[in-house]
Amino acid sequence: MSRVHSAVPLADAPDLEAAAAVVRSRGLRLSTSRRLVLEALYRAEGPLTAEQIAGDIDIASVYRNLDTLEEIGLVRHAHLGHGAGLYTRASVGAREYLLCDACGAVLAVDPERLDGVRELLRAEFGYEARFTHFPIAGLCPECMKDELART
Amino acid sequence: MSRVHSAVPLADAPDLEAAAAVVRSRGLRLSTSRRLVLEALYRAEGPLTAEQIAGDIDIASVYRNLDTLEEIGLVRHAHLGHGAGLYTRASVGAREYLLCDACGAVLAVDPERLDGVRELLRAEFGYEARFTHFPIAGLCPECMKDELART
DNA sequence: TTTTTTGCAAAACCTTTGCAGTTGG
DNA sequence: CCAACTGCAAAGGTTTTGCAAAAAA
Repeated sequence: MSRVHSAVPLADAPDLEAAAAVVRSRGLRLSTSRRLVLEALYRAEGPLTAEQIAGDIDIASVYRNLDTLEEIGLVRHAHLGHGAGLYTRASVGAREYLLCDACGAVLAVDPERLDGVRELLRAEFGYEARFTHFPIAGLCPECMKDELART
Repeated sequence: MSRVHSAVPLADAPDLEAAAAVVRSRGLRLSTSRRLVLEALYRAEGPLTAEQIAGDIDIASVYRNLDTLEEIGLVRHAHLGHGAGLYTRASVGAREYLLCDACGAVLAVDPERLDGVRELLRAEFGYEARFTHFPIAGLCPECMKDELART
């Protein structure tokens, strides 16, 4: 079981080639399935589940590869809601998430926009909050309205 | 699958008797296992997993009872970290949680102490944040220090 | 060749569900 | 009596693990 926090320095790999180079520079092999996992992540618009990444590759290999790739700073993952984890290439840049408990909508935001919140939490509790792995949960504006209307 | 948010009004049941009364007032039966689940929750210092509550009762009945009891406002649950859900009697009052991703420590705080954070999030995103069900994730002060020391 | 990585199968883990039988009111 | 509730057993969904075979370097 890997640590939740990426104390892992982000590997700078803007494209597939660069990612492949990082893999090899770590003494790891660029196996077929490793390459396919990377290809899926670099092709994707948004975050993917292990299952979506899998294709013909065995799901166990996918998980093992995602773990490895996360350890070397090429991949990140988040848990939004109750379902499967979601994976992205690290080079898209960090995002933090707000999840609506009622409708499931996910808002991905630039970490800067949560610096105020982070500062408040640091001052009050000494905690350094990160919403990259687990989201901020709550009600989105629409569901908030519905909630109020139902009263 | 129940909604994540307790739109459920809290039943005021400071002790077991009161809880039993609430159960009956809803036309539900106070079966042996229902009573044992309530006893476990009213005896407990902190939150419990379904397994901890179970004892001799079948785990399926425990989950079914926890669901029912949550629906009538006697129970709450939260998901802290990756493991099993944690259940408490609702009458202990709402708590919000901060979880340390590194050491797993959980800080349970009075909701008031997060009102500033909530306000900021409401202003910036229109989200009404609640950390009762899913915690604020991050690094606790100690692990933050360790993190910095390792550099 | 040697070490890493794979596929397969199985298991772990948490939770839910179907069903026939029991029990509370 | 009869609806509510139970235990049991099985399954669901996600992730991990053991192991012998395959493949990368």
